[in-house]
Parts: sequence; C-alpha cells; structure tokens
Amino acid sequence: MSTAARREPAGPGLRERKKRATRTALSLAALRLAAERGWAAVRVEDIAAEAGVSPRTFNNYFSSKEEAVMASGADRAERVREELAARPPEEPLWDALTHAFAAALAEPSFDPATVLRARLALTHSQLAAEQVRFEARMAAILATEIARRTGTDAERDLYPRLAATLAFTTCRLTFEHWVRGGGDTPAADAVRRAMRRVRVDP
Amino acid sequence: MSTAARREPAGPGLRERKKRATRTALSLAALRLAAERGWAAVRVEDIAAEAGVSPRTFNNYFSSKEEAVMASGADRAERVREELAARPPEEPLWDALTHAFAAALAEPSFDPATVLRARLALTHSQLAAEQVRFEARMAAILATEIARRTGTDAERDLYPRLAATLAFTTCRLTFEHWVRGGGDTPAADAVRRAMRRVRVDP
DNA sequence: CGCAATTTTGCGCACCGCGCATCTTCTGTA
DNA sequence: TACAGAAGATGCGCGGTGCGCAAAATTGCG
Repeated sequence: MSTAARREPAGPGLRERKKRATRTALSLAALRLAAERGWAAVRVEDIAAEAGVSPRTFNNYFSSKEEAVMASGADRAERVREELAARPPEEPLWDALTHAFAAALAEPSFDPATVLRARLALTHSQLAAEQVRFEARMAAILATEIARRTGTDAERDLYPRLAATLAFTTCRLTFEHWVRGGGDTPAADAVRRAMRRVRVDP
Repeated sequence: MSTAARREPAGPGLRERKKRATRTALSLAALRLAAERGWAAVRVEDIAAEAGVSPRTFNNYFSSKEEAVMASGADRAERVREELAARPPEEPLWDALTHAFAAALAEPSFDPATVLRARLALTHSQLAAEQVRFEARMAAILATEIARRTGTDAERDLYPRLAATLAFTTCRLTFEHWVRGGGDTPAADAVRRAMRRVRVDP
C-alpha cells in the first residue's frame, strides 16, 4: 500500500478496531457453538477459547452468554435505523418502517446468522427474552428517529416508543413464523405483508 | 366450621393448595423485598427465608429470582383470558381485546403489585426481559383463544400469536408510560386509548 | 394406623458475574 | 523515535446461583 496513510479524520484506531473485532468474534463464537452442540452445552469458557481470549475478557464485553449471542444482531438493527433515516420525510411513518424492516431482511445481504438466532430463541425462552431485551434498546434508539419524523417527543409521548416496539415485535414474530414454516419465500415479503396488516396511529 | 367437609369433586386438596400458597408466598416475598431494599440486594436465600421455606425449595418453584418476581402477574394475565372469553363472539377481535385488557386493570380489583413490577422492570432490564418471557407464555395461551374466536389456527397462522403479542405489548408499554407519568388518571383509560390507536387485521 | 405418593430439605458441585491488582498493548506528543 | 499515560487483557478470588441426588417429612387413602 502507499506510504501515505489515508486521511481518516475520525477513523477508528487500532484499539477501537480490535475491540470491535473481539466483540463480534465472541458473539459469533457463541452463536456457532450453540448451533453446533446445543445451547446448554456452551460454557462461557468455551466461547472465550473459541474467540481466543481469556474467560475474564468475555465478561468485559458481555455479562452473560445470552447477551453475547444476541449482540450479533446489532448490525441488522443498525441497518433498520439507517434505512428509516433514508426514507423521504413526507412518507407516512408506518410505510417507512415497513420499508426499513423489509430492507434489513432483503436478499443480497441476508445474514444466515439471523436464522440461527431465531431458531435458538424459538427453543430457549431465555434467549428469546434476551432478544427482546436487545430489541428494547434498539427500539429506544428507533423511537428518537420516529419522534424526529413525527414531531413528537420520544420521552414524554407514548407514540414513538410504541410504534418502534410494535414494529420490532411484528418483524420478529413474522420472522419466527417464517423460520418455522421452512423459509422458502423471501422473508422480506412476509414482513411487508405482516406490517401492512398492522397500524399504529399517532 | 361444620364437621362435614364440603363435597369438592375436583376441588384442589390440601396438597395442591399448599403448593399454590408457597408459590405465591415466594413470589410476593420476592416482590416485597425488591421494593424494600432494591433488586440487587435480594438474594434467593432471603426470599426463601421471607416465605418460610428452605433455599432449595425456592428452586423447586422458580429457577431464578427474576422468574419469581414476575410470576405474581399470572392472576392478571389469567383474568385477561377470562374477560376475553366472556366477550360476545360477534364483537370484533381487537375491541374484545381492548375490553379484556382494560378490565384487567379496572379499579375495584386493581393490584398495586402490578405497579411495583412495572417500576422494577423499568429500572432493571433483566426484569423487563423476564416480564416479556412471562408475557410470551401468556400470549401463547391467549392466541388459542383468539384462534377459536377468529376461526384461525394458533399453530399454522401468524395472526393469533401476532394479535395476542401486540396486544400484550401495547398494554405493557402503555402501563409503563402511565406509571412513568405518575398514574393519576385511571390506567384502564390509558390502555383503552392506546389500544384504539392500534389495529391488527387478520 | 400404616403404606404409598408427593414434597421439602440438606448437601455438594459446576458454573457464573464481577471487583481488584497487574501486565500488556496502543496512542498522542515532544 | 522515544516515552509516558491511557486503555484493554488477564489472573485470582469470592459470593451467589441452578440443579441433581438421596434422605426426611408431610399428605392422601384404605
């Protein structure tokens, strides 16, 4: 590569990159081990070994293995936020949400890990609970985006959080149903269809 | 009381009654201790002592303190199911759900423990997750009731579970919002208003 | 009363979450 | 480049948890 480093005014340094790498490594390791040998047979020690860090380090990133597994869904949730922000402001909110959630499940970048997480959540309610806990954090972020769009207050008004949470819940239930059904048709279509049947008025 | 025991053909015997008593005692003890000294300062050992049983017995009923706290909401959830079953069959589903959930929060039998659980769930996301896990079980039951009403299949169709879960979620978010706001107006009214803004078509 | 079924309890073990001290690695500056 | 301070990784240890197992206590029934 050329001698001159590119100008990256706020580019994350090595430290930050390593941190992110370790985090995703731990999360994916947890997911892989769970898929291989079953959730009950996965110990924190195993996850740490799989990711090449000490067991103590695991707890610097996650405070439970449940948290570790579900954290790998952050990318998808982040993409929902981006897609929503990219929708035209005059578009009705629920339509925009429908597009955003469907886009996050669209084909080209579809992540098979999402199916694994859904399968695990279906069979282990503790993981399902952790998934919802994770979604609640994402919904809070999405709520601020919704509040900005609709001119409401994410703190004082019920609407933004309600719309965000119901959208997440609809998407999750639809996806679970899609997984249960075998997943032959595109998941995004199923989500679009389900979202159209749900309405949340301001 | 009269010497002759009443005829209770399927009435729960002493054994079953004691079991239920122990279960609710443990659950309420957990809730009381959490309200008194804060969730972090409650150990399983304390809950067991408060309920007058051995620590080992606690785990015969609940596999975590989180589960114990939220289990005391079972009565309310059961009441929702009963109220829904009591609604006229020709009533639109979502209206029936609205009435059922509002009735479960109606004044005369309003249980202050519900507010305590909501407060705890607001400040401790682990408890919120457990609350959702609990609601998921209740939603599955409610879904069969909905399936019967709407002539759908609780297993194969998405609709019953979706409607049940969205109703529970709407009710929970509204109640949390109500608690956050101080809770001066009747909670049932807030739930009714929120439910009217949400629609789930079959 | 006495037996069978069920529940409670004590004990023990593997695992977990995390505070603390220490060591290693990275980053900004001269 | 050299270096000092910052930040992350690691080892250690402790209190707490979840649960299997077997003995003891309690309840139901004839």
